[in-house]
Amino acid sequence: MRKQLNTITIREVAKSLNISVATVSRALRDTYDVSPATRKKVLEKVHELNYKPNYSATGLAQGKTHNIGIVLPIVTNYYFSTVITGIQEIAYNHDYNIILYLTNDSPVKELQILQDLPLGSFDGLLVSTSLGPDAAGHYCNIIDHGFPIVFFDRSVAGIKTSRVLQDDFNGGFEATKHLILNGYTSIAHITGPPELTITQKRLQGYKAALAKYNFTVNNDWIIFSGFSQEWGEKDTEQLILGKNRPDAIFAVNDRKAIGSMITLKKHNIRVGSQMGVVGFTNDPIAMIISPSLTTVEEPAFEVGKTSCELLIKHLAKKYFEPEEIILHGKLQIRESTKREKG
Amino acid sequence: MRKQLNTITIREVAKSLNISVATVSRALRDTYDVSPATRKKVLEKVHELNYKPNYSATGLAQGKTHNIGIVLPIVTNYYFSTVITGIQEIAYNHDYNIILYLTNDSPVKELQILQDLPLGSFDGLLVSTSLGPDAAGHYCNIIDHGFPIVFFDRSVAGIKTSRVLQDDFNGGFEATKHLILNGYTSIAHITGPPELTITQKRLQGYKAALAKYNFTVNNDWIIFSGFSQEWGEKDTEQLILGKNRPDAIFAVNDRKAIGSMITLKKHNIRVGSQMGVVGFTNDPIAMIISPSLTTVEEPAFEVGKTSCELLIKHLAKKYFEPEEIILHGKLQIRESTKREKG
DNA sequence: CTGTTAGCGCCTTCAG
DNA sequence: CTGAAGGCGCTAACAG
Repeated sequence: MRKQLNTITIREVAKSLNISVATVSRALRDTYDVSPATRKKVLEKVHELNYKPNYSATGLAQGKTHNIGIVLPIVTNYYFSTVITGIQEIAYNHDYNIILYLTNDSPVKELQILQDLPLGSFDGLLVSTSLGPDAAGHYCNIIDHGFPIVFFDRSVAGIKTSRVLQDDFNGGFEATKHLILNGYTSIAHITGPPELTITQKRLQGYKAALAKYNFTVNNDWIIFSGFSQEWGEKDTEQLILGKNRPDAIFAVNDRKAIGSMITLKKHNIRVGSQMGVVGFTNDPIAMIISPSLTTVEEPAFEVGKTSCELLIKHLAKKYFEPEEIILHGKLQIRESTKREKG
Repeated sequence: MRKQLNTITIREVAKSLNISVATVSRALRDTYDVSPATRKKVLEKVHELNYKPNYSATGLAQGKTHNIGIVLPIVTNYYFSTVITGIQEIAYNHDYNIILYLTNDSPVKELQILQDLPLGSFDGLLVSTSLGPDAAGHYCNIIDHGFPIVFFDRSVAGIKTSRVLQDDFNGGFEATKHLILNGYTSIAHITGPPELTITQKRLQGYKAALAKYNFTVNNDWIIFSGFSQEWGEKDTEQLILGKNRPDAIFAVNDRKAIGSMITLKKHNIRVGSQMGVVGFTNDPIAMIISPSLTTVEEPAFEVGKTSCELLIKHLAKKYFEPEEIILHGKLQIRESTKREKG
């Protein structure tokens, strides 16, 4: 029952102006008719008293919490932290608070969070999922109640809702094509869990590029695992110890690509000349690491901004028409895919 | 006026059990006397109906919002994103929501955020500041009203409040001492804005180590600027183009140290043998970059957990007794401070 | 254009 | 141990 002394309410403002709280309330929003004179008085007084609205109260009164929940795997990487920065910027400018829930890339944790989520405390949700399509129902329940969700980056397939995605198919295609055109002939793909859309799309792009240039798909060269650097290391270990060693690796993201490079170095396999490596994200580390990493850029900041804008747009209406927005990135060509020593 | 159909309230629960809402409310918290039988009934019904409390309502009723505000410079680096992960974990386990405000490391933006902050919407604040001591007043106002703030990492000096810090002095001391013991004789320090405590403490450690080993402080070798990699590059440029080039650089953080290394490489100065480099943080990139970076570890995750725990402890009481907690990290010795070619 | 009134969902005295 | 009633700060009809 802590009470801030700082508890200037609308009533204080009204009293000191000898008007009703309703008038103050109206003056503060510009939805109703208030005389310009009183509005001016109110605004000045509000400023003078340093009045701040109590979101719990407005939330109760108008069923609008000013809160946007964000459910995402982790924040400790370039991609997601940049997305959040984009989200935060838009949210802040629109007087929304963003509330973070981290699933730690664990489906179990994500389900638990969804289960516990006090939906009444949010106006909408921004989510990047770790769940496969079999878990679609959990999100459907929420959406069917008219609660707006915008998925970003990693979405659940088969749900009628809004999404902001990268062009994963095309990214996978371009990455693989680039390797082929640079003369690599046996290209492996180390990727994420098979049930995720993002995994599937990038894989499809990879396969499409192989097909286009008349390479056959070798399933031993496609490894599904997790998204972390450690998995990148393990997957690469498996590839180079296998009987049929590829000469290039397309990793589903930069973290795994970095893991690859670390393992390759450990085995004295020269990145680029002996083994091409391509990542996905364009994490700044791609430029710092040596050799520098060729990678498909992802417009992380834009993804954040766009998804938040879309959600806020939905929030303004009673019912929302799902939209799907696909943002494009460009292949950044660097040293890790140079066959000749530069 | 969007209303979730999912609007199971305490009243629904009460009605379907033929008891009063007051009883349900009491059963849900264990503060009042309720018969074990009714409590059990209530809990079961709550589960069955999937009732979730409305934080706006509880917030209004008990002046407790379940929200913790976090004000910090950026999230797009290892340190802060890891701190947030720590904070989130504790907050989640205690049913607190965390709400992010990013200052972008800009004092102007931070002041604006503080100014606009709807304090009534938070139970407490976790902050890592970009402001110098002259801005202490802004935080004092808040704290004097009994509003609990815990500073982490970067605190404002001269305020009576809680802090969770790293041992910056000692870190600076150990880093510099390590360089000296490895035979470097002219050690520069590239650091942050001079008005920040974190800058001052690390600088003091640096100076103390120099003094202890009878080196004189050369002010040309101390450069104050920003915390980013770009500043690291610029500062290093300035150092190596100066008339009196040092043979080692202690950077206030890893990002600047990386910037240093990039500039050194560009100028064909060998990191380690020709120029020692030490960072501060132990960003994972320190192990990935080549040569690997010697750095003072910061217990980022612990800092996050500890500050959140401390804040929640404060929240439980009516008045809080400020506490200062200092966490320790260890120097991680790697290649960037090896004089001889390894 | 402005005041009065009721109520959002929940908590907390106060009776019983 | 439980129910009734008032109120947290604000908004939204409804009068006037």
